[in-house]
Amino acid sequence: MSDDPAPRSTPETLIEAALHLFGHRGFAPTSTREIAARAGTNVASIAYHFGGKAGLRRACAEAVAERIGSAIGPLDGAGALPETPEGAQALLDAALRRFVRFIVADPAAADAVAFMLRELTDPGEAADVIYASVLEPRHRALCALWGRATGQPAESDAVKLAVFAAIGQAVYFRIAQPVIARRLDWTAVGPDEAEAIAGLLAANLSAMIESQRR
Amino acid sequence: MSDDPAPRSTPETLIEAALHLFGHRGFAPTSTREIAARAGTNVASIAYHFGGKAGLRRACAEAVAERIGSAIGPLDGAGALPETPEGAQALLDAALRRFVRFIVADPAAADAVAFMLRELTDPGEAADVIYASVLEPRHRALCALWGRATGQPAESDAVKLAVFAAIGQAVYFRIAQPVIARRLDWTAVGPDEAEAIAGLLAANLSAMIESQRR
DNA sequence: GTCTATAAACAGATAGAC
DNA sequence: GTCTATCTGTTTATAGAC
Repeated sequence: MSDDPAPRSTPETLIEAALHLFGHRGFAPTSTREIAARAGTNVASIAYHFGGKAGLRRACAEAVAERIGSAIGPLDGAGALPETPEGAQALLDAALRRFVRFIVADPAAADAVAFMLRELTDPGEAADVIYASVLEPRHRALCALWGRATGQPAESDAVKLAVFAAIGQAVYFRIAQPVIARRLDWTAVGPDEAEAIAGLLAANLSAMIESQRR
Repeated sequence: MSDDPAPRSTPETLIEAALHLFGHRGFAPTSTREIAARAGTNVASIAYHFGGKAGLRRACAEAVAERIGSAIGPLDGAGALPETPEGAQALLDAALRRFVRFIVADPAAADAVAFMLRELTDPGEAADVIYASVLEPRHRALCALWGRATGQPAESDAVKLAVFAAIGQAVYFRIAQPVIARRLDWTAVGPDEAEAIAGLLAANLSAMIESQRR
């Protein structure tokens, strides 16, 4: 039963190593030799399993899409939209808090988050995969909740932008983490710091929703 | 009088070209040959004027710090802090609207903004220059205004985070512009779109401030 | 100061043994 | 499926003519 603690296959190990290096340093400046070394294998295995460096990037994007999707949780209110504005607002609040904890401080997801943000910055094939399979459906679900919470049409530009603004706050705390930590004299961003951020953004969320209810 | 429309020096032309390419594609994947070609000069001039590719990056960071600083405008309320919360809030509102227009749609500043955001993502020497000379002083001034507007201590963690959250919304609309444009069916983000974003973020700002006034 | 030509190191991809 | 050794192209930096 306790046979294999971590006997992962070479492709999996390569994706893990590439995710870390691509996310941490970027795609172009990371060499296939570094990736192979980190994965404990040889350079040629990249071409063998993924067809080349670009193929490995694609595989990383797919792995990230899957991982992020399951980490954020199922699509909120996809099936059953709450009937009351208060119910919708409560779901939005929970989703935001979960998202903040995940994106700013989850160590297990750090590599995946870094990779995703880097890919979304300069759009390419990998960004398309992540957008279509994760971002777009989640954003649509959040718009439905937001529309219900504020009484606006779910697919209006105003609602779409408002949801992006709410998400953007959280994403920014990840992207600008070095700057923010420096300004706040934080040595690291752990659970306590994540909770402070989540509390603030949740308060902002309810303030934004309430101001749009008139 | 109308002697020289644009007879800029070779170093200036090189910085201009590098700013565009570094900002648009990133530092590592941009070759010195591309930069020289875009600047209409030769590869060796980069080593001659800046000591190498890394030196050119430093020079870009300094140029960006100067440009962004003057584009955002003078430090708001650095000298005279408004006496009333309403006065401080009005200054914050104006600063945010100016910042949004600048960061999401100003074509003249597009290269500088792209370069800055890219450098801030992975902190290095260039990021330090930009942080110390532009970001930190502006953020401090905004915290003073925020503290006055909400009645909280200006240098408290809560105020610092709140200001970052407000800025973060705007920055996100720039970083995630491809994603957002795709979701909203925008072909480009021009003045009209910038105004829609600025209006939303300004509304969010006042909602956030008011919710913190209790 | 500006250029061409070249050097030295590096990249990704591949051939072929095992 | 995994490895070493090598091929081919490209990178930055530099030497030296003008």
